[in-house]
Amino acid sequence: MPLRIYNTLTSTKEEFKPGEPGKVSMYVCGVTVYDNCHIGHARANVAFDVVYRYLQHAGYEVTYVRNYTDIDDKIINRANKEGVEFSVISERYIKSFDEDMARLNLALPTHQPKATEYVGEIIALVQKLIAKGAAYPVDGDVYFSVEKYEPYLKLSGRNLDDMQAGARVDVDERKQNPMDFALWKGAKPGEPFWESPWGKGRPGWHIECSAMSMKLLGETFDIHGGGKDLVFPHHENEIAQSEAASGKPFVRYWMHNGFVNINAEKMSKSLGNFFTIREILERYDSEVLRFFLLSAHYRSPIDFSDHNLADAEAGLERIYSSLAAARELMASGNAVPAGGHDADARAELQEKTEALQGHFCAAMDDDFNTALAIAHVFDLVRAINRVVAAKNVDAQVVSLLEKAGEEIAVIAKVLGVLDSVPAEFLSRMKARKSSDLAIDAAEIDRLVAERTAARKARDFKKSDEIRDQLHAMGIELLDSAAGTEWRVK
RNA sequence: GGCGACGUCGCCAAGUGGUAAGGCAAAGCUCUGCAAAAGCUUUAUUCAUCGGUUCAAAUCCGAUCGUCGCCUCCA
Repeated sequence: MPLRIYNTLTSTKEEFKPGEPGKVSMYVCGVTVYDNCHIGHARANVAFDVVYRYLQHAGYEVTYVRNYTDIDDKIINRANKEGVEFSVISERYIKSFDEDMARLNLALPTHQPKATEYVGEIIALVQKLIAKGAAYPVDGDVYFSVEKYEPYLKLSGRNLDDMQAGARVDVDERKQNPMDFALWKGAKPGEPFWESPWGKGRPGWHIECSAMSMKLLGETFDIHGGGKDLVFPHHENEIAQSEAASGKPFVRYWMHNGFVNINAEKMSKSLGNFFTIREILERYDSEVLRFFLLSAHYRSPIDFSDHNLADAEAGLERIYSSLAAARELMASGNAVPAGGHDADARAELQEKTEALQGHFCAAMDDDFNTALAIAHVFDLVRAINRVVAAKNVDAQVVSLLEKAGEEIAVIAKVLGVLDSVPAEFLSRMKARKSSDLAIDAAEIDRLVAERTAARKARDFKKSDEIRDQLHAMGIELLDSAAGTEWRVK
């Protein structure tokens, strides 16, 4: 089955055909580095990380470019507020972004260009647009003339007249059309600047992406991604600039991820209802966050809440518990003779294992349906659990469980979750949960030992009292043949 | 006002013409001194509402209600 991608340009799912067979060129709008990233940034970057990984998994040679916008009004404002150079701000938050992305297990893109490193290309592009009559300089600024690019607004499906009728922006009299946008901004006193044919200034917001993508990927490339909120004006303007300059189609497939919501409302800096990635990672494991983000389709809105994160955590634990139990059973050796009464479970496990990659690829081929892909993993988990529950170890069971584990590992590599050692993930969760307890581990161990002694003496009244006491503090006791373990509820 | 998206079990969430995936929660069972944990099993004749098209619709069309997004910086 061929890969199909939802293309914002046509509002339909289309079969994916790269410009050059076997190769994919892809550009994703990164962040403006003026503050720590929030969960919305995490979602966008995780979504396209999975696109990147899956394309590679599907056999493509992928060139993936993700930029840093490191010069911008917000960066300058913050620098002024702190009384430092703008580069101090941009470098600080580039580092912060890189750390966050690493914690979320993102693969490194092929190129991570910075706008400030492409000022030469940007100036050349602006000159080309002026030469073609698509742009005009005014008082040290340069504007793109939207009327000179006839298909303007083809991505967002609007028309210029309606836009202007509802425009909430102040009209700048120097613009030929109120919708014209800045390619180059003249520097005000005290602002950082680069020399240009129009005087001292800096790039406008949109032009950098055109300059960097065309330099690194060519004038036409395969995939351009970003959040839904970038459709207008950012991507619309990128198309206008790029196509007016090159005379060629800019991008084949436009992909846009949905928002992260808080109580059904968009999470954003301007609304102030956002959580940074760092804040969330203090409370949840990074793998849990990533798993949560992949549990919905990338174009759907996803509601961020403690409840939903806890659900995701429980789901991930279910998978890892199953994997850990399977490993434990395999490690226990072939001590238990085959009974044969679990033949159905074995057959099911074999069937699900063999079907997994096919199901996974079908889900991912359908516009990267990670939610469905994960559901298939859960299907296999149930089959594993059935076999493990039979506790009937022989060579066939070991081989089946090994194979199932290998198949999950292949998927884990694409999704960037489930690639921890099961026992390590589980103990990570335990450590995280026990870190904010009112009682320390040694004290718990002492009480557990006391209870074990009481149980041995068949003093169940006392042993139950200890259990209730620990329970009241949020500690759960797990009795088994091997002894008593505890964990945090 | 213009453009667009969405409304599927208590919660999360796939499914976009062929008769409702998966997870969480819940219930029953196994296990247990009893529990807990874990595992297994079960859980939507129905997809916001009302009409229409079709042999067949959650899926297509129309209307209504509700929620949200873009139109200003935003992933």
